[in-house]
Amino acid sequence: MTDSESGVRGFVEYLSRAGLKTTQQRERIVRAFFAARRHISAEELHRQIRAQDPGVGLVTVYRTLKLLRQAGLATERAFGDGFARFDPNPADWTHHHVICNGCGKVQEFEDRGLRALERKVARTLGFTVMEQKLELYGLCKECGRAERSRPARASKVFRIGSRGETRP
Amino acid sequence: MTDSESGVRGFVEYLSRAGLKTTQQRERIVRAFFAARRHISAEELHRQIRAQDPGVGLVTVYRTLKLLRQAGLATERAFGDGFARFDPNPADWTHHHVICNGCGKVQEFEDRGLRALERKVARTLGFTVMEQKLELYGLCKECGRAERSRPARASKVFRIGSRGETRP
DNA sequence: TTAAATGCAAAGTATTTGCATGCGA
DNA sequence: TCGCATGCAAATACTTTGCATTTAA
Repeated sequence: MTDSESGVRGFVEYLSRAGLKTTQQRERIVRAFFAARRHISAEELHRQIRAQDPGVGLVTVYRTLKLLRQAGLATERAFGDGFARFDPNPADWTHHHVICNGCGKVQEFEDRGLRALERKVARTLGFTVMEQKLELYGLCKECGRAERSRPARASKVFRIGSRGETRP
Repeated sequence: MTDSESGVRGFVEYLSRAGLKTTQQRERIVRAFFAARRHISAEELHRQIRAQDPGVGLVTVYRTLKLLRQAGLATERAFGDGFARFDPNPADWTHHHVICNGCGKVQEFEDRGLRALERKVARTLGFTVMEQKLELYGLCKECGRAERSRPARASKVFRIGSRGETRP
C-alpha cells in the first residue's frame, strides 16, 4: 500500500460492494490518509485536510477511519498517550513499533518473522488474523543513558498515561 | 510472577527504594492485582477489592497501577474497547493476545520467539526494552464461520471503537 | 514531625451519537 | 426520489487532578 491511489481505489471498491456511498469528504479523507505520515491521529489528519478544505468535519474523519478499518485497509493503534493513531495496512505485516517511555518517540522497525506466528495461530486456534500489532516499550538510547546517570530514586522520566502531553 | 507474594514483595521493595510509602491500600491493591485474572481493568479490580474492603478508592487503584508500571511489574494494554487492561509482567515475555473483532473474546497464546527480536532491537537501536506487546486481531473460529455464511455486504460483526460495550 | 497518600468531587478529553439537513446513486 | 452521509452540539465514559484530611516513616 505504498501509493495513495491504490488505497483510494480499494476503499471506493469496498464502499460500492457494501452498498455505501462515495462522497467527496470520504475521498478527501482517504486520499489524505494514505498520503500522510504513519501513525497519524484523527485530529492531526483532520487538521491537514482542513488546511486545504474547510468543509470536512472531524466527526466524518472518525467515521471514515472506522470504515477504513472495516475495509481492512487501516489499523488503529494505541500507544498509551491517550489518543488513537492510524496506519495504512501494508500488504505484508513486517512493520512494527518501538515506543520510548521517556520522550514518547516512536520508531519503526522491520521484521518478517511474524508471518509464521500468524499461520501458527490460524492453525492452532482456527483464528482468522486481520490485524497484527507488535510494540516494544522501553527507553531509547538517549533516555536510557540519562536514566543510568541519575540517582537511584523513582524514575521521573517514565511517561505513563500522560494524555496528550507530548504529541509528536 | 506466578505467585502473588513475590509480586507484592517486589513492589514493596520498589517503593522503599524510591522513597515512597507502603500503605494498607497499596498492599491490598497489589495483592488483589497479582491474584486476579489477567488483563483486568482498573474498575474490575476496584470492584473485587471493594467487596472485601470498602476503604479503597478507585482513584488509588489507578494511582497504584501506574506505580506498578513504573516498578516494571505490570503492563497496561488497550484492546480497543475503550478502557485499559492490566497484566502482571511475567519473567519471560511469552504471553501474547488474540482478540476477536466479532465477539470481543480475548485468548492468550505462548510463543518464545520474541526474545530474539527483543535482543535484535536492543542491539540495532540501542533501545532498552521494558514492555512487549504482541496482539493479533481478527475473527475467532465461531465468528469467522458466521461471517463466511453471510451475504457479501458490509461486515456487521466488526466491532470497532465500541467503548465499554462488551465487557468480559 | 512532615512529606507523602488518600478520597471525594470536579475537571479533562478523546470519541461517539442524536437529529435536522444535504447529497450521491 | 430515497436513503445514506454529514456536521453541529451534546452526551459518554475513562482517567486524572485539586484540595483538605489522614497516615506512614
